[in-house]
Amino acid sequence: MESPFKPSLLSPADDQQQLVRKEELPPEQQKWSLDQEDQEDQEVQTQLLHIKEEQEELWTSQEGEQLQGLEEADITKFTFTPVPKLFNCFKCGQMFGYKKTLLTHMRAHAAEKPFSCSVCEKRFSWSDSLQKHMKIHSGEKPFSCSVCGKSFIQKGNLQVHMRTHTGEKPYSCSVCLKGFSQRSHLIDHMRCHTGEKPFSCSVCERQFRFRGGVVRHMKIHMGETSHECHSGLNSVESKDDPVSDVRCNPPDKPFSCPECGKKFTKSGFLETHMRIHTGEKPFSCSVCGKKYTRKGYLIQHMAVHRGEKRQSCRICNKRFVWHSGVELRVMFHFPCEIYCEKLN
DNA sequence: AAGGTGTAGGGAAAAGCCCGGG
DNA sequence: ACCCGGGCTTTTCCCTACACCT
Ligand SMILES: [Zn+2]
Ligand SMILES: [Zn+2]
Ligand SMILES: [Zn+2]
Ligand SMILES: [Zn+2]
Ligand SMILES: [Zn+2]
Repeated sequence: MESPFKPSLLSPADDQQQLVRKEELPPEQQKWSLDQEDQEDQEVQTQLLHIKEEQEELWTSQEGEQLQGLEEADITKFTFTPVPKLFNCFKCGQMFGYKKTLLTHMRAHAAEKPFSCSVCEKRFSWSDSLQKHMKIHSGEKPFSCSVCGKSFIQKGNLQVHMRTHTGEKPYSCSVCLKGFSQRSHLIDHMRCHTGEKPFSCSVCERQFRFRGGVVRHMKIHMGETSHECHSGLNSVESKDDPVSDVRCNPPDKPFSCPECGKKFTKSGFLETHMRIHTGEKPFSCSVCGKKYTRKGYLIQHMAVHRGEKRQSCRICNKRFVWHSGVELRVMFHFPCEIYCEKLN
């Protein structure tokens, strides 16, 4: 059962902080990032792009790399009324319903990341991005906090940081009124209330809860479908009672930290907490030696050495917290579950 | 009581991108 | 691609606290 209410990011209340500053969200705003798996070594071959005026051709295959990861059971078949015109970026495969939108998008990779770092060879689409990047190498951090002295490379990041001192929480949930200091945190939060579908297909406007839902969905616009998916796992997403979780009456917390006074319900929590003060990191990686305060972090870290750079579902790109070392294949299946549910 | 496991909340780094001025 | 800088937004990641279960 779906929840009776439909929380929305855009609250009708006038005093609500505006999440969207401009009048409308252009379709390309919800772009789904292709294959962020290997941004580093993704060597994008430079080709000149020439968008012919009035070019309205459908895409010619080439779906191979960007849809990598969808190979097996997880593609769902269903028919859908075709959308008349597709404007397709031949660079990244993203599709648009209007030529204008595509042209706007094209600016993003006009001449394929022309700026490259002389130190690490990383490439950037924008000169300003490179400028900022260079500060990483130079160590320059021009913006420092007047309260705690912490320094930042980017001014905007300092501004966000300041909210931790001021307590400013410009983004608040229209359902529970909880405030958030960062917009993305509110967006994350909303999904825990219920059925938000913030990602929409740029071609047909169909909406999806996860970014990856759009990725998969795009296959139908390419005339490519495949078989259905069933599996017996319960949807992790279905929280039976999404709102009941508002934290009220805190439990007794007999264990308090001698350093900072923070209180905890269990001695084990205090013990873990104390590592913050002592700097103790008992869990170290046998491969690279990196140390962690908690076992879960180490487990999470080990994925890097298994060659799994991305710690999120390759179908939906949802990031998974796998402190607890859940098996990859389990995680990779759960979004499929949701997806299949949605379809019928 | 203790410890494992999964999730929400929050602090950031880095990059994307728009815009206005020279 | 004019080039640069300011500024805001987005993406991604990391860590902490805690509820729930065994
Ligand atoms: Zn599946
Ligand atoms: Zn593109
Ligand atoms: Zn570099
Ligand atoms: Zn500070
Ligand atoms: Zn809420």
